[in-house]
Amino acid sequence: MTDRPDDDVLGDLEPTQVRLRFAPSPTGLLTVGNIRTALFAWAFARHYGGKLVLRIEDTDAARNTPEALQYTLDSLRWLGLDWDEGPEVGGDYGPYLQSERMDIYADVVAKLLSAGRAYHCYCSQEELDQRREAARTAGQHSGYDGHCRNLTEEQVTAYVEEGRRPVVRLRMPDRPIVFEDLVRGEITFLPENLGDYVLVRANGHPLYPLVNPVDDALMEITHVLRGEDLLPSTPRQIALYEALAEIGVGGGRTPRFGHLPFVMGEGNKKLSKRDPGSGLGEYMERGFLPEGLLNYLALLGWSIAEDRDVFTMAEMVEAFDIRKVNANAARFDPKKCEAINAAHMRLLDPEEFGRRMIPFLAKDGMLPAEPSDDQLAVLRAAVPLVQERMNTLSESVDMLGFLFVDETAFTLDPDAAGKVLTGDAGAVLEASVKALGDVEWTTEAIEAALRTSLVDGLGLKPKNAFGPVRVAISGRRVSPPLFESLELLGREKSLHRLEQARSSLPAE
RNA sequence: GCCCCGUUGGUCUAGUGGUCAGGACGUCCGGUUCUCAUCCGGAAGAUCACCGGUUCGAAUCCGGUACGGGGUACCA
Repeated sequence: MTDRPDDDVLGDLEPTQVRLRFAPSPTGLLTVGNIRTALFAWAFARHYGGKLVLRIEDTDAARNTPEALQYTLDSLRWLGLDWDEGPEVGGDYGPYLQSERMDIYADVVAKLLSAGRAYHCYCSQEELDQRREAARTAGQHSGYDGHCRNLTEEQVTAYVEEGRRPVVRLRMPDRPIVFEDLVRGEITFLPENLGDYVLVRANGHPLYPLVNPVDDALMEITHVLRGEDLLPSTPRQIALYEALAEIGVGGGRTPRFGHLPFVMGEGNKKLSKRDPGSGLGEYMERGFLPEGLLNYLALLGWSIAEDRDVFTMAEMVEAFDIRKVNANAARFDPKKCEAINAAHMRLLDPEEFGRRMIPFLAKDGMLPAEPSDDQLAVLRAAVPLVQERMNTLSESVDMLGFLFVDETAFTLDPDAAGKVLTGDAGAVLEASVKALGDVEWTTEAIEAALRTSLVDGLGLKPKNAFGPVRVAISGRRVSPPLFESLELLGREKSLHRLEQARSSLPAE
């Protein structure tokens, strides 16, 4: 028992008893920061063979929409971060939408109140502000001063008659609260800095500091991984867990916490949903692979080994250890994110690589959503040509569009044409047409014919010889390997484009 | 103001008393080459925030300072 290496993480739990939750508020799109939190919670749960619960914190009705919820679920599915309990999958601890749990909160608050662990506070906003300001200038902490902790019947009656509507506050214990953070170690808060805080608004609306621990307790969550912004409120939540245990709500266990560092953007601020590059949608549209994005995000605060940074999610699950997570904030580096993604692109099975390009080519009208067998054959043949020269899937449009585009819609990039189709390009194209006219249409034969004609015949350097041909048939200065491209394009289209390009050149 | 967290090359990190402080991204140079990539080779880049202490010995332990971040709500 005592020699289990993970005792400081698991305590008396068996690994499979571990229950984590990811609790997004569906106010919009998932950000890379949210995703990193979800990833670590997921990896933690999967590592121990425990459960991951998805709970939706949608108590703020004004900011939540069904669409945003659906988008959140779809996003997690796309990423491959699956959950064992929650929306769309059910579970024994539901409902998993906080908006459907309001009666539960009301019931818990009533119990807290009657047990004396919470009390009504009738202070007005102005009174609070005034006293807070006074405490502050006196160099004291600025939390609630406990004014209404022990009101008499008469005082309460008086307040009620004044028409005051009370909030509900938790009675904080008068002792230090110490806990062992899974990523930061022991953290201590002194009681003088922990004022009684509000659980329920005067209008009856339950607040986050109430519903979050109540749900964690009821759902028997054993480990909480969340952003470091919640660290300062942790002692207050711990006090609530203890109160809940006392009144018999939930499993009676206070979860262990791990506060993850922020993912920072430019400058020194937390990457927010308003920052470009922060939203998952951008990465999906740009054609990042879920495994690539996740791999990069994992690197922000965690590492699998000293000399390794490309790995699969299966490997991450195997190796993940919350104790090895860094406590310091990390800056999101778009370049490295793309580089890690590119590494995963090259690791992909070619068949799979081809499949994943289809939606991107289809989006730009290069291919139908369900390509024909012929189109699939071309795509399959093109994969080896482009797999190692793409960083994201969306680049497939620029890279392969020329193979699929309708002949009438094919155009030359003006910049490429202007720079390459000049001078003796006309002669090069003319010679190319002649050389390819009746050659066997294979990569080898095409290359031989063009080398003989352009390099040997016209005495051009390969670079100058093939440049015009490349622009003529692909429309771009950068393309997959030329001879293979010609073969894939086919004799008819190739010759047609070469002639078109030649005739577009001004007469000498 | 008060409380909490953090600080290793430009960036992400390895590292828990003895290492030439390792790797990756990025950058630069070179090779391969039909473009672009890939791949291969090489280079530059770190007083381990600062000051003091403990120690034969400190990036690693202790204290302080500075700087950065977060919290301090009837937001989440």
